[in-house]
Amino acid sequence: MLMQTIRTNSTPVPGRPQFGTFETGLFASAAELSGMSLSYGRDEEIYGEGEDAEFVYKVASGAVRTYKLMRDGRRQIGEFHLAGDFFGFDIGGRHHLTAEAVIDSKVLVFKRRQVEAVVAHNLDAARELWLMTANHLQHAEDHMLLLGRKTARERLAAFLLEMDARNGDTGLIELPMLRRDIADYLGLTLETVSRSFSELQCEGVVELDGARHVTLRKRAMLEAMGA
Amino acid sequence: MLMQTIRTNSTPVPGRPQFGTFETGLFASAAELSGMSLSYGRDEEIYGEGEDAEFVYKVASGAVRTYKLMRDGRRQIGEFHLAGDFFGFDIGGRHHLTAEAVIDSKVLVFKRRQVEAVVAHNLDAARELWLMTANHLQHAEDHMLLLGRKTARERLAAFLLEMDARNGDTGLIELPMLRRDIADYLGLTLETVSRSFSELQCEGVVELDGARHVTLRKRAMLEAMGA
DNA sequence: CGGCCACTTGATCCGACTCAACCTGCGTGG
DNA sequence: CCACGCAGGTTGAGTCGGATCAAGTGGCCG
Repeated sequence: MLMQTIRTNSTPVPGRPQFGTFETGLFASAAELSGMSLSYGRDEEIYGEGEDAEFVYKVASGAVRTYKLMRDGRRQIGEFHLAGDFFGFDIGGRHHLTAEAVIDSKVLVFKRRQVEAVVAHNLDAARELWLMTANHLQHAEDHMLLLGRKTARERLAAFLLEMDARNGDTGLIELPMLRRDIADYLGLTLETVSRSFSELQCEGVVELDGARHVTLRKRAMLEAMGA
Repeated sequence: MLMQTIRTNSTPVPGRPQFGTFETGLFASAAELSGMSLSYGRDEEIYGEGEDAEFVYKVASGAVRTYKLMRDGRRQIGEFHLAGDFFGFDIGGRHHLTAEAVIDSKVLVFKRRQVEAVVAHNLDAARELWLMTANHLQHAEDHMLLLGRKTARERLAAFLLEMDARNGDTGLIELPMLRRDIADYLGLTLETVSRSFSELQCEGVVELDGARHVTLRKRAMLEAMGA
């Protein structure tokens, strides 16, 4: 299940497996945990909704989207996972979303059973795990407000601020994902995302240098829209 | 805007505080935890977004909504909490949503510090807490798909199935909340909710007996829409 | 240089929102 | 016990934001 979609444009199992750990802070008390590093090509599936959750993951480099799909193809991306983020901690031993690499990515893979074993006897690790899940929940709560109640411009503004915040609030954003991904994250169509980008640029709120590189020019205006 | 609706027809602090516990299953290993029972009248606030999270709660009877509010009044209800549900476990010591009684409700209140103390030395309790949060996250993931990608009819269908599932899949639903609450939960307007109810009724999918009592007539049809 | 994929832009459409009128059931007081 | 008031709900007419359908454009890679 993990490897079924291995594509020829990637190296799912690198020649020399590298090892990583749950490092500083997260599961620091569980240094015995180590994971193999795997590579996934763009759009390659890491795991699918409904599959056995044998592993949990940490993004080493690149970007991962987790989403739900409807039978007719409608897709809702729940979260983007960037370098340093964990994902795949679903309950009940089954994944409830599908995970795919947005761009070529390296991911650390940990045996779920090992993680559970650690959490089952290590209070600090258990707390870390809870905090991680609680943070995802908080993100989801904010995102529900966005999806249920915000306009297209407000959604894009919030998205740009979120991406910027993840990059240290530099005002310089390099988007790893395509318009379609942004659209499926924000509950819009790609055309509407594109139009909203154009609008913000016309108003001098952001500056686009190609489709992927964004510079925030009027952060206050974005923040006024986002909330 | 938030407080304006506090009404005088309620008894926030009852004359004789009762005591309850985290009972069977949940925090079973932490029998020392006990909470005072409080009563809240309809639309009464239990806690506000941004407030110190001094307590955590369990619904004894009634129904509670937790929601986020925008400055201009747009509201997104994240979840309805019914009898037996816990709520208010926000991280960082602050509540990230507002909680209000949907109807007159009784709620068990627990000191957050006590809960944290238990969780900090009891692995079973820690696991329970994580599971609880992970379940909320799973609900939020489903709800993001609904809010981002589903039509009005599909949203209402999913809502009715969710409410029915909470009542043991009897097909008989007594809704505690008003159209406005349903709308703010589903990311719609109350008019659209009302219209969708009427449509489903015309098609014989549901039967309405007053606005609050719903009987599911064609569950398969609802399920086909909901997913 | 050619081709394609991603993106942008334009024209039209449609589902849900808005605004407004009208029901309906229930509690209350005369 | 009835009439009134009103909160909540339904229904209708018209509007609008974002979706859809359809060209075009741009940039990158081969």
